[in-house]
Amino acid sequence: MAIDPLQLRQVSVFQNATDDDLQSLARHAIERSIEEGEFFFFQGDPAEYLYILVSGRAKLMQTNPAGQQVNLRTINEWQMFGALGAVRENATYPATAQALEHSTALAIRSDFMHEMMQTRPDLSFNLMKLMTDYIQEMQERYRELATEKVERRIARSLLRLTAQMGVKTRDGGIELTFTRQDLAEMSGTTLYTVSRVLSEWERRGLVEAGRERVLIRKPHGLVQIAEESDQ
Amino acid sequence: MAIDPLQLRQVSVFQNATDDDLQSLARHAIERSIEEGEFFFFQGDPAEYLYILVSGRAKLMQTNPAGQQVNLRTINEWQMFGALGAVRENATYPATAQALEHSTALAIRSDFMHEMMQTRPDLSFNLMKLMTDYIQEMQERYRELATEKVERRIARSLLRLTAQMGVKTRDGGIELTFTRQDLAEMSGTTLYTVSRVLSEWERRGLVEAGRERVLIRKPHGLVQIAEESDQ
DNA sequence: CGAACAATTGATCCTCATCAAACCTTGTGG
DNA sequence: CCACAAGGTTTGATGAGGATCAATTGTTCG
Repeated sequence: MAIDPLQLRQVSVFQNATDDDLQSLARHAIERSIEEGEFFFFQGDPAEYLYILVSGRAKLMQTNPAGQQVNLRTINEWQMFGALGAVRENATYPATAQALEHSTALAIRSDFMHEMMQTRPDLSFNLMKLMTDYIQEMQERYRELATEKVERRIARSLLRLTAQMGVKTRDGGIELTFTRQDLAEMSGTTLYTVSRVLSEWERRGLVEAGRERVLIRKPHGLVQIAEESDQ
Repeated sequence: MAIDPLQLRQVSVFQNATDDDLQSLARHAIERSIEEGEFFFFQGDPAEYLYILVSGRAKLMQTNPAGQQVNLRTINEWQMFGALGAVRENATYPATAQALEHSTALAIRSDFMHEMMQTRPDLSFNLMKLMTDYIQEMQERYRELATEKVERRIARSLLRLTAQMGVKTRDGGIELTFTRQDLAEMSGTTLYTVSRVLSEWERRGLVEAGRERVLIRKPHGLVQIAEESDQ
Protein backbone atom coordinates (compact mmCIF):
# COMPACT_ATOMS: atom_id res chain seq x y z
CA MET A 1 0.00 0.00 0.00
CA ALA A 2 2.33 2.68 1.27
CA ILE A 3 5.31 3.56 -0.83
CA ASP A 4 8.89 2.56 -0.33
CA PRO A 5 10.46 5.80 0.94
CA LEU A 6 13.54 5.24 -1.20
CA GLN A 7 11.41 5.52 -4.30
CA LEU A 8 11.21 9.19 -3.47
CA ARG A 9 14.72 9.57 -4.73
CA GLN A 10 13.27 9.53 -8.22
CA VAL A 11 11.83 12.95 -7.47
CA SER A 12 14.39 15.40 -8.80
CA VAL A 13 14.14 17.64 -5.76
CA PHE A 14 15.05 14.72 -3.50
CA GLN A 15 17.76 13.21 -5.67
CA ASN A 16 20.51 13.81 -3.14
CA ALA A 17 18.50 13.62 0.07
CA THR A 18 19.55 11.23 2.83
CA ASP A 19 17.66 8.01 3.44
CA ASP A 20 16.59 9.42 6.77
CA ASP A 21 15.08 12.46 5.14
CA LEU A 22 13.24 10.35 2.61
CA GLN A 23 11.79 8.22 5.36
CA SER A 24 10.78 11.25 7.32
CA LEU A 25 9.09 12.68 4.23
CA ALA A 26 7.28 9.42 3.57
CA ARG A 27 6.02 9.31 7.15
CA HIS A 28 4.57 12.78 6.77
CA ALA A 29 3.01 12.14 3.40
CA ILE A 30 -0.64 11.44 2.82
CA GLU A 31 -1.61 9.31 -0.12
CA ARG A 32 -4.41 10.67 -2.27
CA SER A 33 -6.00 8.70 -5.10
CA ILE A 34 -8.39 10.40 -7.43
CA GLU A 35 -10.29 9.48 -10.56
CA GLU A 36 -9.88 10.85 -14.06
CA GLY A 37 -11.28 14.34 -14.31
CA GLU A 38 -11.14 15.04 -10.59
CA PHE A 39 -8.97 17.65 -8.98
CA PHE A 40 -6.02 17.70 -6.60
CA PHE A 41 -6.57 21.38 -5.95
CA PHE A 42 -8.12 24.45 -7.49
CA GLN A 43 -6.68 27.78 -8.44
CA GLY A 44 -7.18 30.00 -5.38
CA ASP A 45 -7.16 27.26 -2.74
CA PRO A 46 -4.71 27.81 0.12
CA ALA A 47 -1.48 26.03 -0.82
CA GLU A 48 -1.16 23.87 2.28
CA TYR A 49 0.27 20.84 0.54
CA LEU A 50 2.71 20.10 -2.18
CA TYR A 51 2.21 16.97 -4.24
CA ILE A 52 4.27 14.27 -5.82
CA LEU A 53 2.56 12.26 -8.48
CA VAL A 54 3.13 8.57 -7.88
CA SER A 55 1.07 7.13 -10.68
CA GLY A 56 -1.15 8.41 -13.43
CA ARG A 57 -1.01 11.73 -15.22
CA ALA A 58 -2.31 15.17 -14.40
CA LYS A 59 -2.36 18.66 -15.84
CA LEU A 60 -1.89 22.12 -14.43
CA MET A 61 -4.18 24.70 -15.94
CA GLN A 62 -5.38 28.23 -15.51
CA THR A 63 -8.87 29.50 -16.08
CA ASN A 64 -9.88 33.04 -16.85
CA PRO A 65 -13.06 34.68 -15.55
CA ALA A 66 -14.93 33.68 -18.73
CA GLY A 67 -14.02 30.05 -18.12
CA GLN A 68 -11.53 29.61 -20.94
CA GLN A 69 -8.59 27.42 -20.04
CA VAL A 70 -4.94 27.15 -20.85
CA ASN A 71 -2.73 24.20 -20.04
CA LEU A 72 0.41 25.24 -18.23
CA ARG A 73 2.01 21.82 -18.05
CA THR A 74 1.33 18.14 -17.78
CA ILE A 75 2.57 16.25 -14.77
CA ASN A 76 4.08 12.79 -14.98
CA GLU A 77 5.08 10.22 -12.42
CA TRP A 78 7.53 11.36 -9.76
CA GLN A 79 7.13 14.97 -10.62
CA MET A 80 6.42 17.50 -7.91
CA PHE A 81 3.65 20.06 -8.28
CA GLY A 82 1.95 22.71 -6.19
CA ALA A 83 5.22 23.43 -4.42
CA LEU A 84 5.07 27.19 -4.15
CA GLY A 85 3.36 26.97 -0.76
CA ALA A 86 6.68 25.77 0.65
CA VAL A 87 8.25 29.03 -0.39
CA ARG A 88 5.80 31.71 0.64
CA GLU A 89 3.49 31.93 3.62
CA ASN A 90 -0.24 31.90 3.08
CA ALA A 91 0.09 31.34 -0.61
CA THR A 92 -2.78 30.14 -2.75
CA TYR A 93 -2.33 27.86 -5.75
CA PRO A 94 -2.09 29.95 -8.91
CA ALA A 95 -3.40 27.08 -11.02
CA THR A 96 -5.70 24.08 -10.92
CA ALA A 97 -4.42 20.48 -10.96
CA GLN A 98 -6.66 17.93 -12.64
CA ALA A 99 -6.09 14.22 -13.13
CA LEU A 100 -5.99 13.08 -16.76
CA GLU A 101 -6.44 9.48 -15.68
CA HIS A 102 -6.81 7.63 -12.41
CA SER A 103 -3.91 9.00 -10.40
CA THR A 104 -2.39 8.83 -6.98
CA ALA A 105 -0.15 11.38 -5.36
CA LEU A 106 1.65 11.97 -2.11
CA ALA A 107 0.64 15.13 -0.30
CA ILE A 108 3.23 16.71 1.97
CA ARG A 109 2.50 19.67 4.18
CA SER A 110 4.09 22.81 2.77
CA ASP A 111 5.38 23.95 6.14
CA PHE A 112 7.04 20.60 6.74
CA MET A 113 8.92 20.95 3.49
CA HIS A 114 9.68 24.55 4.30
CA GLU A 115 11.30 23.56 7.56
CA MET A 116 13.28 20.79 5.98
CA MET A 117 14.70 23.16 3.39
CA GLN A 118 15.98 25.50 6.10
CA THR A 119 18.79 23.11 6.90
CA ARG A 120 19.28 21.37 3.56
CA PRO A 121 20.63 23.73 0.92
CA ASP A 122 20.60 20.94 -1.68
CA LEU A 123 16.87 20.71 -1.38
CA SER A 124 16.49 24.42 -2.01
CA PHE A 125 18.82 24.31 -4.96
CA ASN A 126 17.04 21.41 -6.53
CA LEU A 127 13.76 23.20 -6.16
CA MET A 128 15.25 26.35 -7.62
CA LYS A 129 16.53 24.38 -10.57
CA LEU A 130 13.04 23.12 -11.16
CA MET A 131 11.78 26.69 -11.00
CA THR A 132 14.35 28.09 -13.38
CA ASP A 133 13.59 25.30 -15.84
CA TYR A 134 9.95 26.10 -15.66
CA ILE A 135 10.58 29.83 -16.00
CA GLN A 136 12.59 29.22 -19.13
CA GLU A 137 9.91 27.04 -20.61
CA MET A 138 7.21 29.59 -19.86
CA GLN A 139 9.27 32.40 -21.32
CA GLU A 140 9.75 30.43 -24.49
CA ARG A 141 6.13 29.52 -24.77
CA TYR A 142 5.16 33.09 -24.13
CA ARG A 143 7.37 34.28 -26.94
CA GLU A 144 6.03 31.61 -29.24
CA LEU A 145 2.48 32.58 -28.51
CA ALA A 146 3.29 36.22 -29.16
CA THR A 147 5.28 35.81 -32.33
CA GLU A 148 4.63 32.48 -33.99
CA LYS A 149 1.87 31.10 -36.17
CA VAL A 150 -0.41 28.32 -35.03
CA GLU A 151 1.00 25.48 -37.06
CA ARG A 152 4.42 26.04 -35.65
CA ARG A 153 3.12 26.32 -32.11
CA ILE A 154 1.31 23.03 -32.44
CA ALA A 155 4.45 21.41 -33.77
CA ARG A 156 6.39 22.69 -30.79
CA SER A 157 3.76 21.51 -28.35
CA LEU A 158 3.95 18.05 -29.86
CA LEU A 159 7.72 18.03 -29.63
CA ARG A 160 7.64 19.15 -26.02
CA LEU A 161 5.13 16.41 -25.26
CA THR A 162 7.31 13.91 -27.04
CA ALA A 163 10.19 14.76 -24.74
CA GLN A 164 8.01 14.71 -21.65
CA MET A 165 5.87 11.68 -22.19
CA GLY A 166 6.31 10.16 -25.61
CA VAL A 167 6.20 6.38 -25.79
CA LYS A 168 8.18 4.70 -28.56
CA THR A 169 6.28 2.02 -30.43
CA ARG A 170 8.11 -0.99 -31.82
CA ASP A 171 7.79 0.24 -35.40
CA GLY A 172 9.69 3.41 -34.67
CA GLY A 173 6.81 5.83 -34.14
CA ILE A 174 6.19 7.87 -31.01
CA GLU A 175 2.83 7.61 -29.40
CA LEU A 176 1.13 10.40 -27.47
CA THR A 177 -2.16 10.31 -25.62
CA PHE A 178 -4.42 13.34 -25.34
CA THR A 179 -7.42 14.98 -26.94
CA ARG A 180 -7.43 17.69 -29.58
CA GLN A 181 -8.80 19.97 -26.91
CA ASP A 182 -5.79 19.28 -24.66
CA LEU A 183 -3.37 20.03 -27.44
CA ALA A 184 -5.30 23.18 -28.30
CA GLU A 185 -5.05 24.41 -24.73
CA MET A 186 -1.33 23.78 -24.76
CA SER A 187 -0.82 25.65 -28.00
CA GLY A 188 -3.16 28.55 -27.39
CA THR A 189 -5.60 27.71 -30.16
CA THR A 190 -8.89 25.85 -30.69
CA LEU A 191 -9.61 22.17 -31.14
CA TYR A 192 -10.86 22.88 -34.66
CA THR A 193 -7.60 24.33 -35.77
CA VAL A 194 -5.65 21.50 -34.15
CA SER A 195 -7.82 18.99 -35.96
CA ARG A 196 -7.26 20.68 -39.31
CA VAL A 197 -3.53 20.90 -38.83
CA LEU A 198 -3.25 17.26 -37.78
CA SER A 199 -5.30 16.20 -40.79
CA GLU A 200 -2.98 18.11 -43.06
CA TRP A 201 0.08 16.54 -41.42
CA GLU A 202 -1.50 13.12 -41.77
CA ARG A 203 -1.97 13.77 -45.46
CA ARG A 204 1.73 14.56 -45.63
CA GLY A 205 2.60 11.38 -43.73
CA LEU A 206 4.11 13.13 -40.72
CA VAL A 207 1.70 11.70 -38.16
CA GLU A 208 -1.18 9.32 -37.71
CA ALA A 209 -4.09 10.72 -35.77
CA GLY A 210 -6.66 8.74 -33.83
CA ARG A 211 -9.10 9.24 -31.03
CA GLU A 212 -7.21 10.69 -28.06
CA ARG A 213 -4.02 9.65 -29.73
CA VAL A 214 -1.34 10.89 -32.08
CA LEU A 215 1.39 8.73 -33.50
CA ILE A 216 4.38 10.68 -34.71
CA ARG A 217 5.89 9.12 -37.80
CA LYS A 218 8.47 11.69 -38.78
CA PRO A 219 9.68 13.70 -35.80
CA HIS A 220 12.14 15.38 -38.08
CA GLY A 221 9.33 16.78 -40.17
CA LEU A 222 7.84 18.37 -37.08
CA VAL A 223 11.19 19.82 -36.09
CA GLN A 224 11.40 21.36 -39.51
CA ILE A 225 7.99 22.96 -39.16
CA ALA A 226 8.85 24.16 -35.67
CA GLU A 227 12.12 25.63 -36.82
CA GLU A 228 11.78 26.68 -40.42
CA SER A 229 12.24 30.35 -41.15
CA ASP A 230 9.03 32.32 -41.36
CA GLN A 231 8.51 31.82 -45.02
CA MET B 1 31.69 56.33 -6.61
CA ALA B 2 31.28 52.92 -5.05
CA ILE B 3 28.03 52.17 -3.35
CA ASP B 4 27.28 52.07 0.31
CA PRO B 5 26.98 48.34 0.98
CA LEU B 6 24.00 48.87 3.24
CA GLN B 7 22.05 50.18 0.30
CA LEU B 8 22.01 46.61 -0.90
CA ARG B 9 19.39 45.88 1.70
CA GLN B 10 16.88 47.48 -0.67
CA VAL B 11 17.33 44.44 -2.87
CA SER B 12 14.54 42.08 -1.86
CA VAL B 13 16.81 39.04 -1.93
CA PHE B 14 19.13 40.71 0.59
CA GLN B 15 16.50 42.19 2.84
CA ASN B 16 17.50 40.11 5.86
CA ALA B 17 21.19 39.66 5.12
CA THR B 18 23.75 40.62 7.75
CA ASP B 19 25.81 43.78 7.38
CA ASP B 20 28.86 41.59 6.96
CA ASP B 21 27.30 39.75 4.07
CA LEU B 22 26.30 42.97 2.38
CA GLN B 23 29.83 44.28 2.70
CA SER B 24 31.25 41.09 1.35
CA LEU B 25 28.87 41.27 -1.59
CA ALA B 26 29.77 44.87 -2.26
CA ARG B 27 33.46 44.02 -2.24
CA HIS B 28 32.91 41.35 -4.85
CA ALA B 29 30.69 43.47 -7.03
CA ILE B 30 31.81 45.14 -10.21
CA GLU B 31 30.09 48.32 -11.26
CA ARG B 32 29.00 48.50 -14.88
CA SER B 33 27.56 51.63 -16.46
CA ILE B 34 26.08 51.47 -19.90
CA GLU B 35 24.25 53.83 -22.24
CA GLU B 36 20.68 53.72 -23.44
CA GLY B 37 20.19 50.95 -25.97
CA GLU B 38 23.27 48.99 -24.92
CA PHE B 39 23.22 45.55 -23.40
CA PHE B 40 24.13 44.00 -20.08
CA PHE B 41 24.05 40.57 -21.62
CA PHE B 42 22.59 38.66 -24.54
CA GLN B 43 20.40 35.62 -24.72
CA GLY B 44 22.78 32.66 -24.97
CA ASP B 45 25.75 34.25 -23.19
CA PRO B 46 27.18 32.18 -20.33
CA ALA B 47 25.47 33.37 -17.15
CA GLU B 48 28.60 34.18 -15.16
CA TYR B 49 27.20 37.19 -13.38
CA LEU B 50 23.99 38.24 -11.79
CA TYR B 51 23.10 41.91 -11.79
CA ILE B 52 21.50 44.44 -9.52
CA LEU B 53 20.31 47.59 -11.17
CA VAL B 54 21.49 50.59 -9.20
CA SER B 55 20.18 53.36 -11.39
CA GLY B 56 18.34 53.68 -14.65
CA ARG B 57 15.93 51.28 -16.23
CA ALA B 58 16.33 48.15 -18.33
CA LYS B 59 14.26 45.51 -20.01
CA LEU B 60 14.50 41.76 -20.35
CA MET B 61 13.47 40.47 -23.73
CA GLN B 62 13.50 37.39 -25.87
CA THR B 63 14.10 37.24 -29.58
CA ASN B 64 12.99 34.52 -31.94
CA PRO B 65 15.04 33.32 -34.91
CA ALA B 66 13.23 35.77 -37.20
CA GLY B 67 14.25 38.66 -34.95
CA GLN B 68 10.85 39.44 -33.48
CA GLN B 69 10.97 40.42 -29.86
CA VAL B 70 8.85 40.11 -26.78
CA ASN B 71 9.37 41.99 -23.56
CA LEU B 72 9.47 39.71 -20.57
CA ARG B 73 9.80 42.38 -17.91
CA THR B 74 11.18 45.80 -17.15
CA ILE B 75 13.79 46.16 -14.47
CA ASN B 76 13.79 49.02 -12.02
CA GLU B 77 16.29 50.23 -9.45
CA TRP B 78 17.42 47.70 -6.87
CA GLN B 79 15.94 44.79 -8.71
CA MET B 80 18.03 41.72 -9.38
CA PHE B 81 18.22 40.18 -12.82
CA GLY B 82 20.11 37.45 -14.60
CA ALA B 83 20.22 35.42 -11.40
CA LEU B 84 19.64 31.95 -12.75
CA GLY B 85 23.36 31.36 -13.16
CA ALA B 86 23.59 31.19 -9.37
CA VAL B 87 21.26 28.22 -9.42
CA ARG B 88 22.52 26.00 -12.21
CA GLU B 89 26.04 25.32 -13.42
CA ASN B 90 27.06 26.40 -16.89
CA ALA B 91 23.78 28.11 -17.51
CA THR B 92 23.31 30.60 -20.31
CA TYR B 93 21.02 33.61 -20.05
CA PRO B 94 17.64 32.76 -21.53
CA ALA B 95 16.97 36.41 -22.34
CA THR B 96 18.68 39.64 -23.32
CA ALA B 97 18.97 42.62 -20.95
CA GLN B 98 19.00 46.02 -22.59
CA ALA B 99 19.20 49.45 -20.93
CA LEU B 100 16.22 51.72 -21.60
CA GLU B 101 18.20 54.73 -20.39
CA HIS B 102 21.68 55.35 -19.07
CA SER B 103 21.97 52.71 -16.36
CA THR B 104 24.43 51.34 -13.90
CA ALA B 105 24.35 47.93 -12.30
CA LEU B 106 26.39 45.85 -9.91
CA ALA B 107 27.63 42.58 -11.32
CA ILE B 108 28.25 39.75 -8.89
CA ARG B 109 29.80 36.46 -9.88
CA SER B 110 27.19 33.73 -10.01
CA ASP B 111 29.38 31.22 -8.20
CA PHE B 112 30.04 33.65 -5.39
CA MET B 113 26.32 34.05 -4.86
CA HIS B 114 25.90 30.31 -5.17
CA GLU B 115 28.37 29.69 -2.39
CA MET B 116 26.83 32.30 -0.18
CA MET B 117 23.40 30.72 -0.54
CA GLN B 118 24.76 27.36 0.64
CA THR B 119 24.90 28.57 4.19
CA ARG B 120 22.14 31.20 4.20
CA PRO B 121 18.71 29.67 3.77
CA ASP B 122 17.08 33.11 3.91
CA LEU B 123 18.88 34.10 0.76
CA SER B 124 17.60 31.04 -1.04
CA PHE B 125 14.10 31.61 0.17
CA ASN B 126 14.09 35.21 -0.89
CA LEU B 127 15.31 34.23 -4.31
CA MET B 128 12.68 31.52 -4.53
CA LYS B 129 10.02 34.04 -3.62
CA LEU B 130 11.17 36.21 -6.46
CA MET B 131 10.99 33.21 -8.75
CA THR B 132 7.51 32.17 -7.70
CA ASP B 133 6.30 35.74 -8.15
CA TYR B 134 7.73 35.80 -11.60
CA ILE B 135 6.31 32.39 -12.44
CA GLN B 136 2.88 33.55 -11.42
CA GLU B 137 3.14 36.68 -13.50
CA MET B 138 4.31 34.74 -16.54
CA GLN B 139 1.52 32.21 -16.14
CA GLU B 140 -1.03 34.98 -16.03
CA ARG B 141 0.40 36.75 -19.01
CA TYR B 142 0.53 33.50 -20.89
CA ARG B 143 -3.12 32.88 -20.21
CA GLU B 144 -3.99 36.42 -21.23
CA LEU B 145 -2.14 36.09 -24.47
CA ALA B 146 -3.91 32.82 -25.20
CA THR B 147 -7.42 33.85 -24.29
CA GLU B 148 -7.83 37.61 -24.24
CA LYS B 149 -8.34 40.23 -26.93
CA VAL B 150 -5.75 42.85 -27.70
CA GLU B 151 -7.45 45.83 -26.15
CA ARG B 152 -7.70 44.09 -22.84
CA ARG B 153 -4.11 42.91 -22.98
CA ILE B 154 -2.91 46.42 -23.63
CA ALA B 155 -4.98 47.68 -20.71
CA ARG B 156 -3.42 45.07 -18.46
CA SER B 157 0.08 45.89 -19.64
CA LEU B 158 -0.52 49.53 -18.82
CA LEU B 159 -1.84 48.65 -15.38
CA ARG B 160 1.13 46.41 -14.68
CA LEU B 161 3.46 49.18 -15.75
CA THR B 162 1.60 51.61 -13.55
CA ALA B 163 2.24 49.42 -10.54
CA GLN B 164 5.88 48.87 -11.45
CA MET B 165 6.99 52.29 -12.54
CA GLY B 166 4.12 54.75 -12.73
CA VAL B 167 4.90 58.30 -11.64
CA LYS B 168 2.06 60.36 -10.22
CA THR B 169 1.79 63.87 -11.61
CA ARG B 170 0.51 66.69 -9.44
CA ASP B 171 -2.80 66.88 -11.26
CA GLY B 172 -3.68 63.29 -10.39
CA GLY B 173 -2.60 61.55 -13.57
CA ILE B 174 -0.06 58.76 -13.81
CA GLU B 175 2.80 59.14 -16.22
CA LEU B 176 4.53 56.32 -18.02
CA THR B 177 7.51 56.47 -20.34
CA PHE B 178 7.94 54.10 -23.28
CA THR B 179 7.37 53.82 -26.98
CA ARG B 180 4.39 52.24 -28.72
CA GLN B 181 6.77 49.54 -29.84
CA ASP B 182 7.69 48.75 -26.22
CA LEU B 183 4.07 48.49 -25.22
CA ALA B 184 3.37 46.31 -28.24
CA GLU B 185 6.15 43.93 -27.27
CA MET B 186 4.74 43.71 -23.77
CA SER B 187 1.23 42.98 -24.97
CA GLY B 188 2.05 40.65 -27.82
CA THR B 189 0.78 42.88 -30.60
CA THR B 190 2.07 45.48 -33.07
CA LEU B 191 2.84 49.15 -32.65
CA TYR B 192 0.05 49.97 -35.12
CA THR B 193 -2.58 48.31 -33.04
CA VAL B 194 -1.26 49.93 -29.88
CA SER B 195 -1.42 53.30 -31.55
CA ARG B 196 -5.00 52.77 -32.66
CA VAL B 197 -6.13 51.60 -29.24
CA LEU B 198 -4.46 54.50 -27.48
CA SER B 199 -6.05 56.96 -29.89
CA GLU B 200 -9.44 55.48 -29.18
CA TRP B 201 -8.84 55.70 -25.44
CA GLU B 202 -7.70 59.28 -25.81
CA ARG B 203 -10.96 60.07 -27.61
CA ARG B 204 -12.78 58.61 -24.61
CA GLY B 205 -10.70 60.65 -22.18
CA LEU B 206 -9.02 57.71 -20.49
CA VAL B 207 -5.47 58.65 -21.35
CA GLU B 208 -3.35 61.31 -22.99
CA ALA B 209 -0.78 60.02 -25.44
CA GLY B 210 2.43 61.71 -26.45
CA ARG B 211 5.78 60.82 -27.90
CA GLU B 212 7.30 58.07 -25.74
CA ARG B 213 4.78 58.92 -23.08
CA VAL B 214 1.33 57.98 -21.86
CA LEU B 215 -0.55 59.85 -19.17
CA ILE B 216 -3.25 57.83 -17.55
CA ARG B 217 -6.22 60.02 -16.68
CA LYS B 218 -8.74 57.44 -15.54
CA PRO B 219 -7.06 54.32 -14.18
CA HIS B 220 -10.47 53.03 -13.26
CA GLY B 221 -11.53 53.07 -16.87
CA LEU B 222 -8.56 50.88 -17.74
CA VAL B 223 -9.37 48.49 -14.93
CA GLN B 224 -12.85 48.21 -16.35
CA ILE B 225 -11.53 47.35 -19.79
CA ALA B 226 -9.08 44.87 -18.30
CA GLU B 227 -11.77 43.22 -16.23
CA GLU B 228 -15.06 43.52 -18.04
CA SER B 229 -16.74 40.29 -19.06
CA ASP B 230 -16.09 39.25 -22.62
CA GLN B 231 -19.00 41.08 -24.09
C1' DC C 1 16.85 73.65 -40.49
C1' DG C 2 17.09 69.02 -41.53
C1' DA C 3 17.63 64.21 -40.26
C1' DA C 4 16.11 60.66 -37.55
C1' DC C 5 12.85 58.63 -35.28
C1' DA C 6 8.13 58.09 -33.20
C1' DA C 7 3.34 58.05 -34.10
C1' DT C 8 -0.98 58.15 -36.77
C1' DT C 9 -4.24 56.64 -40.06
C1' DG C 10 -6.24 54.42 -44.06
C1' DA C 11 -6.61 50.39 -47.08
C1' DT C 12 -6.10 45.67 -47.64
C1' DC C 13 -5.56 40.92 -46.69
C1' DC C 14 -4.95 36.74 -44.18
C1' DT C 15 -5.03 33.82 -40.41
C1' DC C 16 -7.93 31.71 -37.27
C1' DA C 17 -11.97 31.61 -34.35
C1' DT C 18 -16.57 30.53 -34.47
C1' DC C 19 -20.76 28.08 -35.64
C1' DA C 20 -23.08 24.13 -37.45
C1' DA C 21 -23.59 19.62 -38.89
C1' DA C 22 -22.19 15.13 -39.55
C1' DC C 23 -19.18 11.39 -38.56
C1' DC C 24 -16.33 8.04 -35.61
C1' DT C 25 -15.14 5.48 -31.61
C1' DT C 26 -15.83 3.50 -27.29
C1' DG C 27 -18.24 1.72 -23.64
C1' DT C 28 -22.67 0.32 -21.52
C1' DG C 29 -26.88 -1.84 -20.64
C1' DG C 30 -30.71 -4.26 -22.18
C1' DC D 1 -24.37 -9.02 -29.17
C1' DC D 2 -26.50 -5.20 -30.80
C1' DA D 3 -28.19 -0.52 -30.17
C1' DC D 4 -27.61 3.52 -28.45
C1' DA D 5 -25.61 7.29 -25.90
C1' DA D 6 -21.80 10.13 -25.02
C1' DG D 7 -18.03 12.23 -26.13
C1' DG D 8 -14.24 12.95 -29.43
C1' DT D 9 -13.27 14.35 -34.22
C1' DT D 10 -13.72 16.17 -38.83
C1' DT D 11 -14.98 19.42 -42.27
C1' DG D 12 -17.26 23.28 -44.47
C1' DA D 13 -18.88 28.02 -44.46
C1' DT D 14 -18.42 32.48 -42.67
C1' DG D 15 -16.58 36.53 -40.67
C1' DA D 16 -13.97 39.21 -37.33
C1' DG D 17 -9.86 40.79 -35.47
C1' DG D 18 -5.58 42.26 -36.21
C1' DA D 19 -1.31 42.12 -38.96
C1' DT D 20 0.79 44.22 -42.66
C1' DC D 21 1.94 47.79 -45.95
C1' DA D 22 2.21 52.50 -47.30
C1' DA D 23 1.96 57.22 -46.85
C1' DT D 24 1.86 61.21 -43.90
C1' DT D 25 2.36 63.76 -39.92
C1' DG D 26 4.41 64.97 -35.56
C1' DT D 27 8.52 65.58 -32.38
C1' DT D 28 13.21 65.98 -30.87
C1' DC D 29 17.82 67.07 -31.17
C1' DG D 30 22.22 68.14 -33.13
